[in-house]
Amino acid sequence: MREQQMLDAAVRIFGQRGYMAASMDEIAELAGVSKPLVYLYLTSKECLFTACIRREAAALTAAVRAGVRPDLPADRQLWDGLRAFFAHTAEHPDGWSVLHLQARTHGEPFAAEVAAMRAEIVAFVTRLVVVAAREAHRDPDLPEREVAGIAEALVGAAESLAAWANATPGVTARQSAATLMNFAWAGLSNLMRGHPWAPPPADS
Amino acid sequence: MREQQMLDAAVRIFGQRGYMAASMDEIAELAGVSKPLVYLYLTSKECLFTACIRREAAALTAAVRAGVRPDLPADRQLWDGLRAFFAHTAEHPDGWSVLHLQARTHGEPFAAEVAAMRAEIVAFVTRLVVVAAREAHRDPDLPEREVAGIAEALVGAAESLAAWANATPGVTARQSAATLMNFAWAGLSNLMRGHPWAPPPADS
Amino acid sequence: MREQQMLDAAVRIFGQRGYMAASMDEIAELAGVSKPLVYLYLTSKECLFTACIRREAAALTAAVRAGVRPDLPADRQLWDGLRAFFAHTAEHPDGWSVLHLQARTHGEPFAAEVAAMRAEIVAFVTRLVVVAAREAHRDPDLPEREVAGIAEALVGAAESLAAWANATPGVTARQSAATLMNFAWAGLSNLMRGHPWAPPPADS
Amino acid sequence: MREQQMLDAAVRIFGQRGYMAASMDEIAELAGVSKPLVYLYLTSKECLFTACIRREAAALTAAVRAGVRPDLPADRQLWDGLRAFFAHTAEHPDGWSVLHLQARTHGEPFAAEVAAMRAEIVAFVTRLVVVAAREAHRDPDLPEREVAGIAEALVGAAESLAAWANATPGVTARQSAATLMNFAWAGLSNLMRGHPWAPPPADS
DNA sequence: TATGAATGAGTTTTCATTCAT
DNA sequence: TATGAATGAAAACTCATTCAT
Repeated sequence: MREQQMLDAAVRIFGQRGYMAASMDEIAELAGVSKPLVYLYLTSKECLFTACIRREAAALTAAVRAGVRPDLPADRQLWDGLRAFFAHTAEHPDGWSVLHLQARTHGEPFAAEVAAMRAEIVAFVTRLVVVAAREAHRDPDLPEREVAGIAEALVGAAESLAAWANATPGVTARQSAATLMNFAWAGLSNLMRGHPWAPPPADS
Repeated sequence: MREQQMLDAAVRIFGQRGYMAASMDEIAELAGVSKPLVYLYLTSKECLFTACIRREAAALTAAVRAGVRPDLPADRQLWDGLRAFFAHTAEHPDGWSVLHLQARTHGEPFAAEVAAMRAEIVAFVTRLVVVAAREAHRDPDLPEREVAGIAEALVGAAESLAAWANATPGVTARQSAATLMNFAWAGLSNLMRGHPWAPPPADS
Repeated sequence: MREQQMLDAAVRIFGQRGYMAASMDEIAELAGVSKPLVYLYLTSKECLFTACIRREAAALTAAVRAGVRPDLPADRQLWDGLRAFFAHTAEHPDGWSVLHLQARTHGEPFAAEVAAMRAEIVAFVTRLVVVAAREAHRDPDLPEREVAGIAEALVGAAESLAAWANATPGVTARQSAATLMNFAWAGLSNLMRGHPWAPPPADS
Repeated sequence: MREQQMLDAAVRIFGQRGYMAASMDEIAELAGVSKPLVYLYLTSKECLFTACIRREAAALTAAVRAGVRPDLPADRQLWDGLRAFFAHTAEHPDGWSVLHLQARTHGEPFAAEVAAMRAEIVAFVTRLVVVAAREAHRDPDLPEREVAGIAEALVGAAESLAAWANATPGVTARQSAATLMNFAWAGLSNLMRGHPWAPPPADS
């Protein structure tokens, strides 16, 4: 459809130039249509950007979802999800730039949009952590906020690794995923087993 | 000095509006001076932004450095550094926005500036990981890229947690640091002990 | 066409205010269009000015060329050319100001543009002088630089007379041309006949 | 005196950059004084420019006057005056640029200033033409406007030659003067002898 | 007398956005 | 449905000019 061409062009331009530096002229030209048509379909620059964010967010979550089989064990689900995530971000650098950099850098309306997607992923990871605890025959007596923080950290680590892998030639999605699993899962399982890291007394 | 007022205002505006959306008019007004004066002291919007990045980067690394005592064990150093990091970013949200979001989103000259600071921090963490391995009586037979990836992930996790903590009321720097230590350090020590997470065979 | 309106306005403003003192605002207003439209058609102030210079130079040379019949004797050609020149500059004082004053006063790119036109005219006059010498059965044993200097002086005299005539009410193109022919042609023919003015000895 | 330094600097900057492109900052810096001092002595940019014009005009007329001895024959006076004129303009290119280009390009107040000087020179030349006619035992039955036009043309030719000589390396003041004398004087004397160039009938 | 510090007003230029067709 | 033509509003930057000392 005509609209998809426009979104393709917009994601490319937004991802490369940034939201503000991107010009509607350039987007229309790259899409091969006239500017008024872009406005007819997508109303305004803000709407167009929002549409880009939504589409790319949907594509990313779909890719991750498609990579995961919910009947497998939690660590395997995490491993599969991470590989799907790293593979997708590597294949769609402009889309990833829109989600990870541009959307968060230009004010509430956009940041909220991407925060929704992020929340979904964090929730998925949180569920995995809880399931893992159950699989380890341990009730998650970790306070909810602690689990949330952990999931947040894990997702943040994944996002950083994605950016790093995109910028470092020769790093594959598989390697990124393995690094993160190594780093994170072992820590998590330690946690599950009741060996948390003990902070020194508060006064220091 | 007058220049500091201007930088204060600029960090605030850049941090909230973003680099491109920030107008020199607004910055000058917030600083309580006239626009030409801003140009007299700071030459151009680019220079002003670069000066902001440098000042905030220096402040952040100084804060972390001041929080760490190099004669203590590696885990204690990491704990102290993280607390200092989370405390500083919580106290200077605009500065953190400039460094973490704005500087990375607006082209090489700025990204390079912040990449230098980040590299310094990643190197610090990498050193801690290696020292930790030594303290655990284990030679770091982890390949160099693996260590780099881990440090990258850890720093990324910290950055994400900082943003999350800034946006989630009631999360203290201490809690963020504890979450991350729990999450990361245990995983690391597992790794040190030679119990990496084993990925499933490649075909799957 | 719309572009012509803009050039008309630009020539008028540039001619009266000067290149630097002319503001794009004023030009757009006089042209009855919005400023962005001027930029759409003519790209920048420099381009606009260059376009003015080219158009006026072309118009002037065309007017002179149209006034001259190459099959007539040299003096008649000069006479006709001068009349055409004075008539055109009198009818287009702003265009003449752009060519004679503004373009030469504002840096190489513009000066070069008008120098090309001037060179064409000087070449035309030079050719007439040589032809006149041949018609007078005299080989032009005048050194080349001498001829060039004479042509230069003649063109300069014409330019000055044009400005003077523009500023002195009641002086017609015909009168200006006659004055210059009287002044110049007689001197030239004297020269041809081998009666140059003899400078006093060098020491004085 | 301090004021002379400032005028020196101003003439240089105005001559090279042009009136509008010249900045008071640059002038003050080149003069080695502070900007407020320039304003103290010379009131405003316009006044400063006017002062430059006046000084350079006075210097040029003084140089020409000093080169001429009123007791010599008219052609000798013209010859001497021209040599002085070409020598002075060659030695003071910035001053000449101010008078010949800048002052005439930036509106009435300045153009009037230089027109006064020019009128003085034209009057001097006109007087020479009249004297020459008398010396040739011929009453100047040339109409006054004709004589004025001739003087105007002669001065214009001189100005053009000066610019040309300044831009053409290797042309000396003496050569320029000789070229112009050859070109003009012979024509003039022809005129005196009652052999004007006869224009073709008006209808053509 | 001399100046460091400061600014109001104006410049060119760009861009999201909309009619008229 | 599609667009060529047009613009209102704003941004970065500069400069002649003036206080306060």
